[in-house]
Amino acid sequence: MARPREFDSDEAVNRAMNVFWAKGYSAASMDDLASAMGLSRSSIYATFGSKHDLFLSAIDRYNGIVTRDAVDLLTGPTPGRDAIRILIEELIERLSGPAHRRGCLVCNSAIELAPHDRATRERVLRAFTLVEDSFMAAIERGRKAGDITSALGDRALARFLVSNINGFLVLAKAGVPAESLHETARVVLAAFD
Amino acid sequence: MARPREFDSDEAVNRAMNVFWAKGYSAASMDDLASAMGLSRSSIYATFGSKHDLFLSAIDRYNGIVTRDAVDLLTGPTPGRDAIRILIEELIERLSGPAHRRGCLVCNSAIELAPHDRATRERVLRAFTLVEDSFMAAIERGRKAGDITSALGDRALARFLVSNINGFLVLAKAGVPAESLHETARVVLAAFD
DNA sequence: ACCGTTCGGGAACGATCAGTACAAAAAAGA
DNA sequence: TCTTTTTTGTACTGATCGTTCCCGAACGGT
Repeated sequence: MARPREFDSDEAVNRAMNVFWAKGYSAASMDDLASAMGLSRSSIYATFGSKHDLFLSAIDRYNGIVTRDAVDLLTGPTPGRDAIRILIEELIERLSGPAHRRGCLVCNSAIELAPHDRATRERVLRAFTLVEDSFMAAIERGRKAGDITSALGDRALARFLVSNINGFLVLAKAGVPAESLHETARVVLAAFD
Repeated sequence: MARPREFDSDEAVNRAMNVFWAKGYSAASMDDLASAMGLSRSSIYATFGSKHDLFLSAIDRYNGIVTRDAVDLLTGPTPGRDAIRILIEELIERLSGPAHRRGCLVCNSAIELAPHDRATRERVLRAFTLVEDSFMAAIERGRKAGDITSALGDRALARFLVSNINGFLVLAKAGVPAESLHETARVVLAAFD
């Protein structure tokens, strides 16, 4: 055997993920990525393949961390309706926080790449479906506990929530203030009465 | 006097608008724009300034044509609730049509440019506000006619609709089928009962 | 200590980017 | 027809893009 790798591959993907998240795919140059990852170009290409491959790894990582957090909350022990409300409110707060204007890597990629890039589109759709199913789980929990009484179907409500979350992400990126989004969130939650 | 311009400036902006709409700002090269507009680079720069200036002209044109269509429907004679329903359903159909996957230039720009480009952000916010106000007009018409009875505030409902439209645009770009969006639209419209 | 192998930094690749300089071409007024 | 003014196409600029190559450095096994 020979010289072992000097850097942590997982940590490198995390850093690449943050660059793509903040700048988008096209606007993130290999220079940006290399300096953020603390690696030279050759190490990146040897380890991850191409820029596009690295991007796909970054999306997978995002789904494993950020999307996963949402799934955990929605499928966890928190009462269904509370879980949905907390998720939305924390999302809005995060969008107004210090790392604001990054939005969501999945949503950003849906707009920038999904129409022209199949691999990205599949990952985006998978993330949407995963979140939709998690909303379903929370809604069903809420039904059983009696705090969700809407006459609308569970699947329709879950898809409705996914749509609204993406709406929030777009509006926040354009600079719509958090209070306005919270006001909209109240309308969204009213659909569950 | 001297040699007159050989091309129609308005038509040239329309063509540039379609390029930016389909490909986004970064991915649209001056070569793409020049060939779509049927002009040489020098004519473009002499007439419109820079690529960025041309993009702003394209957004303004978009707001004058596409956004304007929505505003006209919402503020016109069509009963309030019908206008809202028709707008959403036609949007979904258009997103599934032949020029699908382009989405909406304003929404696309909100994601790609708004966070880093003030001039774009202002135009995006202006468009959102304009549509929001048009929804307000339609909601008030619906209130008077009695076909909108929701206990929620008019402003909140209008913002809720803007959010959902953007959600639809993101989902459609990712390839979510029209039937799924129609199902979600029914949930959205249920908020007005 | 030496060999075999892998890694990593930097220089360089060709291609493409937005933008510009310039001169030929064309039209309006004389 | 000649002058003047503007347009337009082409060639070019320097910079930056993603990617590759190469070589010295670093390490594991013997």
